[in-house]
Amino acid sequence: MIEEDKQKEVHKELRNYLQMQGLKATPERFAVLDEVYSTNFHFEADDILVRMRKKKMHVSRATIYRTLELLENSGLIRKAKLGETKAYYEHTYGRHHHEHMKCTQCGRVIEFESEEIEKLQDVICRQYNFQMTNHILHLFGVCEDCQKTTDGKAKNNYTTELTVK
Amino acid sequence: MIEEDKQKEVHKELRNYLQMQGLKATPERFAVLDEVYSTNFHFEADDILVRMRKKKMHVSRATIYRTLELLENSGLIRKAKLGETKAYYEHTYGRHHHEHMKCTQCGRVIEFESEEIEKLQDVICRQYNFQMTNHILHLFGVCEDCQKTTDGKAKNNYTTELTVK
DNA sequence: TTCGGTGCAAACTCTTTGCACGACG
DNA sequence: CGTCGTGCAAAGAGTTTGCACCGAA
Repeated sequence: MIEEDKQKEVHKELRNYLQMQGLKATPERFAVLDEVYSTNFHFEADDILVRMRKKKMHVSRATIYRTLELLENSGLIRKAKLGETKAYYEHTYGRHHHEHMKCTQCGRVIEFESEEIEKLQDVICRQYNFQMTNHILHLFGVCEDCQKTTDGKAKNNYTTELTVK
Repeated sequence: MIEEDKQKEVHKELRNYLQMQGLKATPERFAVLDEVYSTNFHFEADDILVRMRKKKMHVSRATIYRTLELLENSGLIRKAKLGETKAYYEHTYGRHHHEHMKCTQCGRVIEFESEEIEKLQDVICRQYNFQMTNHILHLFGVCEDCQKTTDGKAKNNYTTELTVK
């Protein structure tokens, strides 16, 4: 469950953004926002739908897609494709930018940060006079656990959601 | 047009791979390979289809998708999504690994290399005992040209194919 | 001769859109 | 009350798949 003060902060940010853009503050938008911020995991559009359905909250799939786009524009979430067709998201409030390491065997996603890499990116952008707004770094390979097993596949199949800090 | 000696080399690589895997060497597979290696640009599955149709070569869309997957497994091409839904590919033979900088205004893609970043990635992988097989680094932002124009959009609309070294 | 490969069309998955109705400002 | 947002269902885009036929080994 999302902590109350964080929820308030995030609501305020969205409210400001909507006002600034002349958009309406609808219950659906805040409901999606709350759901997005209820975990620290990566999620996809459909996860939000499923989680909301479980709580008997009715927001259509279309609205979820539209709201996720809005939240991305507002900077409250970030899109991060992990090589698949689907889009993955993660929220940004109170989190550093981080990179992803994905195990191609078990699907596990490990997050890591690297100031040094970020600095080097800035240097490169200056060289090309490129105004960077976002970046994605994904490393693909085989995780520690999967290397240990005989068939090269860890027992725990993480699919997509586990995030290790 | 693809240089003859390079073409021979690449054919040999594919032939070896097919033999090793017990797969068949079909004309379709080599035709797709040649098309893939006929430019140094990023391309998507449909580009290959269109280019082959222009040359009156008949390979079905299904076979192109299946062959691209095969070529990826063989290591002759690399998949590199640039934030969109579609998959982009680029061939690898005789090219260093490089990263991408994508302009969100005009779609231009700039390639760059950074040994320092690659070294840092290796360090991180060692820390996590992660066996990296591939990586993708994409920087998103506004390119030099687009920053100059009043509407923030360069005249030349590159869509997806131009690659600058 | 025998599987694996191909072409075709249909199916699938994820995402976007048109339209009529509803509700925020 | 006007307009923007929503829900629904249908359309789109990209990719995958089932099946019958074909051809490399």
